[in-house]
Amino acid sequence: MLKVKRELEEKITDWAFAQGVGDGLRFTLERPADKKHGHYSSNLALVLSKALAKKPQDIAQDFVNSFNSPDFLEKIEIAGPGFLNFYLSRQALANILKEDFSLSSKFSGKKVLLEHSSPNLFKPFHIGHLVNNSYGEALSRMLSLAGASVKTLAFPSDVSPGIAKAVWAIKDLRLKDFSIEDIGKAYAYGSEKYKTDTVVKNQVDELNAKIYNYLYGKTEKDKDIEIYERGKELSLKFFLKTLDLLDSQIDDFIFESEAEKEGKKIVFENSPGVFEESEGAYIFRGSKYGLFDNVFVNSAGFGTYLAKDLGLLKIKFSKYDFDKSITITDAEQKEHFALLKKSAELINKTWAEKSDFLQHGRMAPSSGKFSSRLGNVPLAEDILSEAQEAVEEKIKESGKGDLKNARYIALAALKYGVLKVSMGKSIVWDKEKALSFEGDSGPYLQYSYARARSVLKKSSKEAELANLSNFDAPDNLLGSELVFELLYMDDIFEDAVETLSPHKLANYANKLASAFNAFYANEKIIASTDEQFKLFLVNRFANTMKILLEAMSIRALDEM
RNA sequence: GCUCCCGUAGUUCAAUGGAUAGAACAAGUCCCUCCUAAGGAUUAGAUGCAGGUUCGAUUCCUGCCGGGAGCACCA
Repeated sequence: MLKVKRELEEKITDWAFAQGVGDGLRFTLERPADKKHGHYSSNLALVLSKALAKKPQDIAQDFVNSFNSPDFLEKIEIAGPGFLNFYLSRQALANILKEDFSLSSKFSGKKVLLEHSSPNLFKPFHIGHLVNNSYGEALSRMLSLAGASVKTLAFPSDVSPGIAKAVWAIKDLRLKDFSIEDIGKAYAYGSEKYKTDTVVKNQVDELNAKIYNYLYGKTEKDKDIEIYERGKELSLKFFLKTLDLLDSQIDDFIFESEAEKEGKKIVFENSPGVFEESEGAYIFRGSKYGLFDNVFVNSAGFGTYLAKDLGLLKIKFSKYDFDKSITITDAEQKEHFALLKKSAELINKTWAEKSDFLQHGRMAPSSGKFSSRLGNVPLAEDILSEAQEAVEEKIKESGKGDLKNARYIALAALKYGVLKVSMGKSIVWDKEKALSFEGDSGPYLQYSYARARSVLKKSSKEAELANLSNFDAPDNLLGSELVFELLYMDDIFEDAVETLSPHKLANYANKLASAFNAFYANEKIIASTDEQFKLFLVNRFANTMKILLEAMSIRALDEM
């Protein structure tokens, strides 16, 4: 009911201006926590108290007396310290419930470039990537539903000392026809050797340089490069397979090796100036801006992560046309991107202005932390298959449900588990919780949706619902929790998209499902009094939930 | 050490400076001859500590305590 809200906001503002309140007017018009407080509630009178030098209660009374109340309002009440509670009329409620969703936001019609799920080739896709992908995919779908044109991008790391370690190890272990699993083991082995053996360290460093040179076309292909290329190809294939498994899609790739070239060029072009030479490396003095100094091009002449990201920024702006570029990464990289953005701003202001770097929390066990050094990082595919097995077991036990849905239910549990937490906060990985499918969970949403679909199917009146003309709703149903929740879809959606907060959708979806399930338990629907209106509500719920699930990249299942 | 982020029921999470701090899991008690019990109903349980700003603070400010991250050639 976004339209109603906008109109009401305008009218209230007009009223306030008529009282002689100037520009600094700031009041809220929001959904009250309790539906007893009306459909919208405003703190206008409390806010104006000082400026008008009157008691909030008196201002509220003035408001009620002189407000030019629009048709859609039934009444306005004054409550508590001076809140204005607005109640919509029956007709207005009916209209809102019948309207199509207006999933608009400030991103409607805008072009967005969304970077997420960037893999480190030669390294496994682990739990952290799962978090990144869940947020990234959800944001991509939310923005698309809100009418933005979204292009998703991943930035695979295809050149780094870490990769050289893996290639060195594959060679050292004489692994022929190696698999993706072999690469994972080789990387661990190479990393260990690199730390303890200086001969190995030198060999790996040389190999790293060789890979760079090869990518620049300065070196011919040899046995090492063949290993590198095969590993890169296997890693990429594995990544694509994983994306597919996660029901996620990336439209385009830009590789670090490409970005490194561009980045280095930018650094040299701006040295001295933005960058300066120090101890054989090219650095950015972030400390001048309250940040920290760090290396963009190292003394061996290779661009670091910072130069690579700077190069990526340039490539983005020359290759694509967009209004906003959004990059989603781990919270660990917060300072890195602050530094990057500052340096970018000094080179090209629009680069910084049009780019947002969002961080999500890290996934951590309930005590300690995940680290590849400790070897306790759960892999994405293991988590998924474990979750899937748990679902399959449940389906077999109950004897109900289709096994082919198991994967989607498992995914729903994992994705929702991530999405319900607001993005900045670190997330605790609790296997028990992640594999439980009750209560505030993804499968609970899917289940509620399936129930609604099932009722609609059995009623065999689905077709009539689209043109429900006789909107004869009894008061108890019109005032129900379910109706109350259904009204706010547009409001919540707009807020979630504009603040790039998938968790707001997740929380709303849970409240909505909970209201539906209570309704379902209390009301007989088919062959009951008010059957038509009840079916209408069930249908409205199903349509709303379907969009919410889609926005979170969770499959809406007709049966489960 | 410096900088930044976070501390809400036993646990995992909500709450643009607003009304009685909401859920879920775990614990207790009910509800399947009825549209899917992956459900519903119900009991008990929380803002780290100390100040400050405000008509009003979980939210903003200061200090302390506790946890995490970043801080020069990894990404």
